[in-house]
Formats: sequence, C-alpha cells, structure tokens
Amino acid sequence: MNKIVSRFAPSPTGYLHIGGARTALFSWLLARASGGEFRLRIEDTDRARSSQEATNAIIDSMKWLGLEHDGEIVFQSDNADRHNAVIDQLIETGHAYYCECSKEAVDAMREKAMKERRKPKYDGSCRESGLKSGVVRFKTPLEGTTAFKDMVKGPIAVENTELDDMILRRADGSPTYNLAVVVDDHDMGVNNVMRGDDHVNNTPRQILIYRAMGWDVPEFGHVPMILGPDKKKLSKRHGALSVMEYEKMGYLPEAVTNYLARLGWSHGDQELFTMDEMVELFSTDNLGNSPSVFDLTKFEWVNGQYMQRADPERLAGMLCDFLTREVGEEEAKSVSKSDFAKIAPLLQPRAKSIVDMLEQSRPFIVDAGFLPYDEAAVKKFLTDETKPLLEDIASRIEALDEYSEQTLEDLHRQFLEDKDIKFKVIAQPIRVAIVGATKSPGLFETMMVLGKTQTLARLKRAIEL
RNA sequence: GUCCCCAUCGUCUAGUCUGGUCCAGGACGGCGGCCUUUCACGCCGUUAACAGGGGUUCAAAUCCCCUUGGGGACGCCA
Repeated sequence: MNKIVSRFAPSPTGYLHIGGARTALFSWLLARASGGEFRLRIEDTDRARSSQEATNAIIDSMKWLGLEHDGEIVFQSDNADRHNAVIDQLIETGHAYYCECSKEAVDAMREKAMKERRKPKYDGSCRESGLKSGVVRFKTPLEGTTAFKDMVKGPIAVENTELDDMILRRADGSPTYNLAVVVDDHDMGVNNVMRGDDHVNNTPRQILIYRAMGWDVPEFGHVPMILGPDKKKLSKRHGALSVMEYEKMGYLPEAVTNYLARLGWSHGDQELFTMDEMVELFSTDNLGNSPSVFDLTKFEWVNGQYMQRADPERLAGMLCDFLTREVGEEEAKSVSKSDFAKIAPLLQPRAKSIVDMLEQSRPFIVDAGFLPYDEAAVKKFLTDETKPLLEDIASRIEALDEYSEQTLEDLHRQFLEDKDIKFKVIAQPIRVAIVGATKSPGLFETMMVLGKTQTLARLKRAIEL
C-alpha cells in the first residue's frame, strides 16, 4: 500500500472543540502509525462565517495537543480557480450541467417530494436542457448504488436515486463544499479521510465526483460523535468546551489526547497511553462505531494519573504561568519556579489539575503572617492542651543544628517519648498550625518545603491564635 | 416523511468479523475494607450490562429477520 496521507480539515467558524480534536487525533494517529503524512487544511470557503481568529485558535489547539501537521497549511479559499476548472471539466465531460431553477422552485420540489413520502431532492428538470448559465449541478447517475467500505463502520451502500443532483458551483460562481473537498483532497494526495459521522451522507456524492474525474477514491472513516452527560450532542451548555478551555482549566495535553483516544478507540484493557504508544498501537480496526459520552470524572482521573507521572520541573513552570495569569506578573514574582519545583512533588498525588495544584500550594507560598486558618480546625486542634506541646516542639526545632527530614523525625520521636504520648495527639495540631488546615501532605516533608524559618513562624503564630 | 448509521455494567470499553474457553473481562464512579500523621495516592474486595422478540445451530453477546429506542443527513453551510 502507498504511504498514507491523511488530513484534518476544519472550517474556521469557531474554536476547535473536543469532538473535532478527537477526529484530528485519529487522523493524525492514522498517518503517524504508518509513517505517513498528516496535512491540515482550513475550509474557509464560507467567508461570512470564517474568521482569522478561529483559524488561529484551531492552529493553537492543534499545537497544544501535539498534533503536528506536515507541509504547509492549505487554505481552501486559495483554490477557487482550480475548483472552477474542475467544474468546467465536469461540464465538458457531461458529468455536470447548468440549472436555472430558482431556489423557491427547488424548495417547492423538495416539499412536494416530502409530502409524497419520498426523499426531498431536486428533480433534475434542467438535466438535459443544455442551458449555458446558472448554477452547475452534478449529473448523478440515475441507477445503481454507490458503496464504500468505511474504516470504522464497515460497508455502506446508498442507492444513487437517493442522491440528488448537488450543486457544484453557486450562482455567484463559487464552488461548493462537496466539490471543493474532493478536489483539494485529490490535489493534496490525501488517500485516507477521517471525519465526523455527520459526513457519511456526503461520502457517496463525493465518490461519484472522484469517479467522474477518473481519480482514485480514498479510504473513508467516519468516527461517531461525542455526547454530553445527557446523551445529547455535546454543546456549550454541558461543557463542550474548546480545547483551549481545557488548557485554561489546568489539564495536561497528553491527558486530553489519552482520554479522547479512549473515547472510541481501545487496545484491550489498556487505559493509559503515551502519544508514542498510541502511534505504535493505533489501528482503525479498534475504533468503535457507536457514539460515546464524555465523562468528566474519568477524564479527571486520567489527568490525575498524568499529574502524578509528570516531571516536577514542568509542573513548576506551569504553576508559575498559571499564577501569573491569575495575579499578574508583579505579584507572581514573589514565588519562584524553584519554589514550585519543591512543592509539586508533594502535591502530585493529590492534585487533579494544575489549577487544583496551584490552589493546594497556597499554604506553601504565602508568608506565615498571611496564612489563612480554617476556623473550625483551629478551634478543634489548637487548644489549651495542645498549644504548650506546640510551643515545646517549636523550641526544639529552633535548637536544631541540622534541619532535615531525618532530624525532624528524630526530634518528634524523642518528643513523643519524653511526653509519653502518641503521634496522633500532636499530628493534627501541628498540621493546622503550619498549613492552616486539616489536610496536607506529610508533616515532615511539608516542614522541609516550608523551611525552618517559615515552620517556626507558623508554629509561633498558631500558638498566639 | 425518506435515506444512512448505531445499540454490552451509570459511564468508557473488551469480547462480535473467525459462534463454544463469557452464568460476559477491564477501567472510571459508587459501596466496603486495608495502609496511615490528615487528605490524597496505592492496594484488596464488592456493585452493575449482552434493548425486546423471533429464527439458524448440538451451541449465539457473537450469524439472519423484525420491533423498539437513539443519532445523523436530506442547503446555492461546511
């Protein structure tokens, strides 16, 4: 088989949302898995609805997800002349014809057909009229069936009588989608087309154009759509967010691609895949053919898995960026990346996202004087009984020559022995004293990250509360 | 209305092509427990599904038909 050339061809009418991202991912995987090429084409022929902003957003999203494309980005609108040349050729070869029926007349035909329980379509009245102007329509064969083997759905066949004589060139001279995709895909050498489910119906029409032009018909694969929790088509309402929204919420790109891949694709019982693994294991044979629900809970689990495995340095960098975004450059300066690099490992098993991690790192990055305390926790643990104990511990820490996790542990063990009490008695009071809350990473590792000065300052402040 | 597609635990799915090893496996979630200095993580256990009905067959989640339910398309949008 020749080298696979696949593509992703979004229309820049909005942001790239997760459904589109998954299609792009599968298409990318298809190419990469076989050492083929993955092209990107922007279908911007609907000039009224297309925008540069959306184009940029799509490109940024692809980049963030790591779906690098090969070659130059093709803008469909640049190819109008070529599209028209093909249309002219189709007319010359008798595969297309001019039609002057008004929009209203065609609407009436459709309505009539619908009433007669037939499929609504143009009736072909201008087919043999030999007109020389008007829109150009494709002369769909009157009989036979058009069939293809879908890479994900299997064999699909449609009676040609079901298809109507689609318009190839509009009254204003511009080519339509069905014509443009075929020409562009052919010109770009695309031989594997992965796209959304909603295009299955277009496929037979497009195949007919390929045949009329005598071109090789590519392989098609239609991936089912992604549903919201209510099993309805994903929409803004239930968080059909754009890919970049996920970035803003602090999710990792590899978690997004992993989760998206598992939505509709599988490799036995495996849940976690690096991009490299996916490239290695991907096959359209394992693509599912039924729609799936986007489950945020499971996605968060996947993200959590990647948070745990991530390099603390990278996390630290992200934490800095997020902090800057939140409080501005000036404020964010007070915390360095190396501070975050020390904090991150403690929070990695506990944070579901970068935003979550930043939130949890709050007690670590504020000065003792500004540490917020959970009132209920203070009331419960910083009592007249525990405060003297904390005071004792504070003075012992102060006297420490070498401040390390080991010496801290030894110090506490000795303290417990001296007082003849269990660690449980002082654990929560210490915790509340140094982080202001009842939850935190391990006490000694927390003290280490905090440093001797901050630890003591917090202990002292807690005693005063 | 017409055509096309889809249908396994609440969710994502394995198994379906090449019927038997599936009284259906894994994961998320839920529940219970262990670990433990809290919270997580981790570990162990548990919960829960072949949409319904007909066939074919010694044998069907797997093959065929029908029904039901869901989705998509039917544009001088892409």
